[in-house]
Amino acid sequence: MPDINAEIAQIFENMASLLEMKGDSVFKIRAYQRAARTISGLAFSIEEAVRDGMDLREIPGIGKAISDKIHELIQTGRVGAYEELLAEFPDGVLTLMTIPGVGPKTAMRIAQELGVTTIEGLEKAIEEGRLARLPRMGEKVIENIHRHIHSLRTKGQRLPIGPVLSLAETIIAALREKCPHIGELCPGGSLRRWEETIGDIDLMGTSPHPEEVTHCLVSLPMVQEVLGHGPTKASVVVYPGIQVDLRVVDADSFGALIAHFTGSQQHVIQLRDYANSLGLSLNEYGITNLETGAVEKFADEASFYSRLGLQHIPPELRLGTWEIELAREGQLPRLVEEADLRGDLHLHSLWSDGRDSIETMVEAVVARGYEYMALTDHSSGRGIANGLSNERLLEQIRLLRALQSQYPITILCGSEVDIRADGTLDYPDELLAELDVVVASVHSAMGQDSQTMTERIIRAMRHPAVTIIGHPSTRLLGRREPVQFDLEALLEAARETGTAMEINASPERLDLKDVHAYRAREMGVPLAIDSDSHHHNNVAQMRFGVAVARRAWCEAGHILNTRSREQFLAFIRTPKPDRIKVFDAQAEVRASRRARVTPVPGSSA
DNA sequence: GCCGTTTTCGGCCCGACTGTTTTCAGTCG
Repeated sequence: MPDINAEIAQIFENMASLLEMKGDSVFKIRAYQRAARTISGLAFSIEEAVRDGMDLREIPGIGKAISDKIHELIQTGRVGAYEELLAEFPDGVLTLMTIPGVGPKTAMRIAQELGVTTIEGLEKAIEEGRLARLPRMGEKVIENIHRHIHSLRTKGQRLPIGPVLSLAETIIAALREKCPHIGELCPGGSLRRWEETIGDIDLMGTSPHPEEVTHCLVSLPMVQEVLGHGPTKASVVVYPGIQVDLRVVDADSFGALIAHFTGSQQHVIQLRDYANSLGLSLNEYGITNLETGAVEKFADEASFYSRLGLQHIPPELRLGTWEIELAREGQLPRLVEEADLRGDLHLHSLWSDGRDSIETMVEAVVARGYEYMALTDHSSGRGIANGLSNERLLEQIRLLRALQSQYPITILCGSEVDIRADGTLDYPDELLAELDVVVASVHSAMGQDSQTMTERIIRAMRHPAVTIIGHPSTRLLGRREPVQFDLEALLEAARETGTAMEINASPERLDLKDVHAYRAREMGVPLAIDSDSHHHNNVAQMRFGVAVARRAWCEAGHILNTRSREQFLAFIRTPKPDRIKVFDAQAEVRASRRARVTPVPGSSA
């Protein structure tokens, strides 16, 4: 989610909380919450959309009043109505609500009746016994609040998807081993939507003996704490402090269950609104006919959506924006899939900082069924990564040309070349001209200001040898912040020079990230999904990169390495300014802005 | 505050769980 969207969403979420404290209309409160959550799910920057002249009322849940407030925020940096509302309450009352289990009502009572508006103050009030004097504040409630204050301090934030997915897969394997009766068992929630960070693991399963499965979960050795344990549902905390929620139903309800627990809250609410308009009511067990009371069950998700007259909506798109509208019209894009990829353009070997020989890496790529690959060891400037000197690069090129005859795949000579601080490249031009594929990446001087960094990367794009900009933001999820740059300027330059932008599939990077890739797609910039493998096992990382592209509403046509070998060779053999024409001509799907501007029926386009 | 293939007024998603209650409010997803 773009930062400005997060800011806007937070303001509306806060307004909803404050209105709830005031006892305002629940429907007004819901409207603000709905707007906040829809904005959180948008893949594009609201600020940019406003600059482009978009009418925000095209966004479901945003009408005149909320649209006006967004314009006010963008123009003045403030929202008057929010500030007036804030002024009616003690400072800091909203911070109490960051404690799980403390909602608007509780926060208000604590602030009003105890004069406490900080978490530290609340902790003190608990220890001094003042909280216990409030009505409906029993021992258990207070104990819960106290525990959650403690866990706020010790528990981590959301974790990057890579390790969480591995953990989920480990848990699934362990459950399957212990419980032979399990039928379906898979992740739901943000994990199934491939969000880049995950708050907790939702698992959905089927079994003729559900209680057996929930029992297996709570008795796994990795479980640190059991939060709840019933016959069809269990919640536990596993190492390293991540919550796992498991729901198990009969096989014939699985479609409704997984549909219910995959979409964002906003998606699910919209789905139910829509179902109501058809005279139907949805829950996690099936679809109820409101007139007759008859319940239909669905063993799989496709038949569930189909019963509602909808295309099957890919999990990555279930964020409550336009996906239901488009599914109704049969207009959902056919998102890129792993099977569409024909090549991997960013791989390392033992020659630089990879862990496997060139042969092992080639074989791993061959096993993926690809038609071409580029070996891209580091350039000389990466001393720490054992970067290749000019001589070693020439030697590697000779070796690769010789190896070619032994493999059924086109092996392209490449390099991941450092973009130096001034935007020049790390090899002389005549050496770069020998290469088929150049991935140019920033690995140093990451603290440059936005203008310097933007000019630096654009200078690299203007080099005739540069094919792809590697991991453009250089971020490491949860460990290193992205560099500063002007995304619009970079994407314009990429389009103008015919340079591809990488979606680096390493789960540590996911770079470009989804919203940046979304904008790149809109602007017609070629995107390359690369594994950036340093080990033969890493070639399987592609699934993370494909997920980023899917979250960016990309179809195969938007992705450079879905091109056939012949098409890709035609692309790289065309001199750069004209490459973009080749890319466009090869695209089965022209870059479109449909995902953003598709109007709801009846409104003007 | 938003919204409309009955509607510009009169509706507005659904269920589980918890703890504190003698019938339900608050919170969560």
